[in-house]
Amino acid sequence: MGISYDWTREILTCEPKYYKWTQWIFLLLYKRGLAYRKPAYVNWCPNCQTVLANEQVSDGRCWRCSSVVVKRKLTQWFFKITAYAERLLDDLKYLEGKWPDEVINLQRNWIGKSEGVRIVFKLPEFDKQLPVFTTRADTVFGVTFIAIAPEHEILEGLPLSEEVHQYIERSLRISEIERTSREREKTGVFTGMYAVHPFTGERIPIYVCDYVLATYGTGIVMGVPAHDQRDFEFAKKYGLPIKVVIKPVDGELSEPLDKAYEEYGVMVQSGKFTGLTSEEGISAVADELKAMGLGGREVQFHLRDWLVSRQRYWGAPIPMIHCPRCGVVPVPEEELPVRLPEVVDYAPKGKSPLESVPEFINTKCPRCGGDAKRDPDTMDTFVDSSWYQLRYTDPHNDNEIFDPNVAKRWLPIDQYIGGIEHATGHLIYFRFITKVLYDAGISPVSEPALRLFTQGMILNEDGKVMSSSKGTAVPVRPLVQRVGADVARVGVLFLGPPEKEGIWSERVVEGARRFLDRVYRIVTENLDIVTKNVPANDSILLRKINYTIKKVTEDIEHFHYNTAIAALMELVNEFYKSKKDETLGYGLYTLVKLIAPFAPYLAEELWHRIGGEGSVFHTSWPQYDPAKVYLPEIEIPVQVDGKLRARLQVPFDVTEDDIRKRALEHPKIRQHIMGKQVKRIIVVPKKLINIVTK
RNA sequence: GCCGAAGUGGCGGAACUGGUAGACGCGCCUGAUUCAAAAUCAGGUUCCCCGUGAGGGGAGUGGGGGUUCGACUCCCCCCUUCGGCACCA
Repeated sequence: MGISYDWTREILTCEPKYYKWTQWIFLLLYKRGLAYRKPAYVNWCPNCQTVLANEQVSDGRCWRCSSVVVKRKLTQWFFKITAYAERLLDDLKYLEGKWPDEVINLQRNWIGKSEGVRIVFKLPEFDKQLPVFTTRADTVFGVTFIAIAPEHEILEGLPLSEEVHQYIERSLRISEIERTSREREKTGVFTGMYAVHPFTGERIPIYVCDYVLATYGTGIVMGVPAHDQRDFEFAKKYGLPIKVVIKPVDGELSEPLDKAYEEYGVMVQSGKFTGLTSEEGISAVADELKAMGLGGREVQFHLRDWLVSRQRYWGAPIPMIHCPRCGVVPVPEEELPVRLPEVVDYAPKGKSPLESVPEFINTKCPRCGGDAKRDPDTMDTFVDSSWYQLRYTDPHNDNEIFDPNVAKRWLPIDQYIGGIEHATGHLIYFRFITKVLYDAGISPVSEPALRLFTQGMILNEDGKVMSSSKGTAVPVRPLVQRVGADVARVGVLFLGPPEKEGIWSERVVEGARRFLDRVYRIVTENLDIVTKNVPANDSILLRKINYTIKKVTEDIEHFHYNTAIAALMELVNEFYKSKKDETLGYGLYTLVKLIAPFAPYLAEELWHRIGGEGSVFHTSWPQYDPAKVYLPEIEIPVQVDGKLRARLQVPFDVTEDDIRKRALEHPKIRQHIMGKQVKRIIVVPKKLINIVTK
């Protein structure tokens, strides 16, 4: 397709000389308390036989193979991206207007900041506390039950009946899709225990409920059936009381409720808070809780920590050693890279392939020197690509991750291009790791890319995503062999705006081919007049040439390739109508340069045919005379009462009075305003004139 | 449910901060060239009505309102399609 890369800067993230530094970054995060290991219920793809990060599960399915993801309790490595949630959100302000709004929006939603209140319910018999997070602290007097997520670790320290154990087990077995399906009835089981309400001292029954997420907030929720639809449904099913504590500002609620009243209102039956509005109540309750030492204001994010362990062979080994005496010990920096062994059997078996390679897994503890084992997992490959922009600045440096002076010159990335599908995955990781490296004084910038452009996908003729494995792709090689790279390029670019998806059609090939043929013919048939000299005299054609230079230059800057090509087509159409003079000669010379980004092979060929030296890509881009861009005579539409009635040919610099006079004298206009009274005349310079009658 | 984007000829799509809607291309129609065809070249092509014709009139950017001399563009309501999130308390 004629794509130019600087191959001298090629990097391969799977080579030890690259992943050495990926491991180095892992150790850096570990040192900074941003890499940690914890047992958790994690996303497990049964087909890929590996765990997945939150961002890599969509609709409960694996991003790679679309299998339904299940939960597994495993001890895994996480990057504490949530510690950067606030900054990742805040710094989006530096990207506004430079990144697509859509991407900024997606990130904002994904990070999902939510301001609320932490409320602690005590469990005195067991000397435990049940903290909950709520955005509606004003409804705290309406709590009639407490709901704990089935996988919550606090349950492990509580005496649970057989029934509760069975319920928990059942909840964990069903898939995420099933469990979070809206249609499914909420279920739960009473634990037989009660918590103490912080304000009323009432005994509140504790349930384990599968509609509570363990990974959000505290994993425990206060149930307020009157003011939360989910709690309402649950209370109905289990016969729990529904206690109204908020009423509309200007009215009453008719009880019994048939659904939860979720709007803001005024607090009722709420002790000393009664009479406050919801807004007032939320902050009053928060203040009071803080004073009591039972909670206070809190911020929660939807963003979860980034699970980076993978049970795959491909990826950088996690540079950690498990020692029976010293625990988890980082591999000393000077021992990096921890190399992947040559493994015969890559097939996923539910545990890391590295685990069954004794010469890899068995090692010595760097601290005590005794027998120890390496971490068998590899890192998510998204870790590799979250810092590659830094390595590209200095790709062959064997002594350090990169030369900071060199990186300073290159970064941030002026223009980053990628698909929208990376909005909440790579593009968040990428920003996160860059910030961590910035904080550590390593990256010269805290935002990796100043401008982002997200290109749309080209769909096949059925409007489907192209997939070579499914055989629904239009293979590039045969296409290029048949029509040539230039035609293929112009065809795709002319399809439509590149940020939107486009449907591939054989038809676009026809237009592109015809256009490039016309370019070739007009240039080669007029080789004798081609000149690089700007003609001394002015002409309409010269202005058209200048206009096209301006248009194409600006369009390229804004990724409007389709309209840039359209402008070139117009120019070529003009050339075919022109007489063969030095202006055309200059136009053809200019055309060869303007067409080069779109049809590089043709441009290079024509450049030599017109006697150019070296490569057209080493010449300067055409310049235009701003004084000779617009036509000396322009057409001005004349409207009567907003309806187009005539067109006037006037000089470009016509005065307002003159144009007014000419319009009123025009026979067709006189016909239309005959018998009417002219109320106003609106003249928009160089645009139009509108005569308003009574 | 929440957040976001988009609806323009037969088709892909143009239209800058409100100012000639349909650039450019595909397709189609007519003509030239040709023994014929392909290719190429020239012209036409939003829809409806009147006119043999030059031409004239009307409607029109998903639907309905509004602001304005003037709306594809701005505001309100609705419909449809697509994308993201989705029991986030």
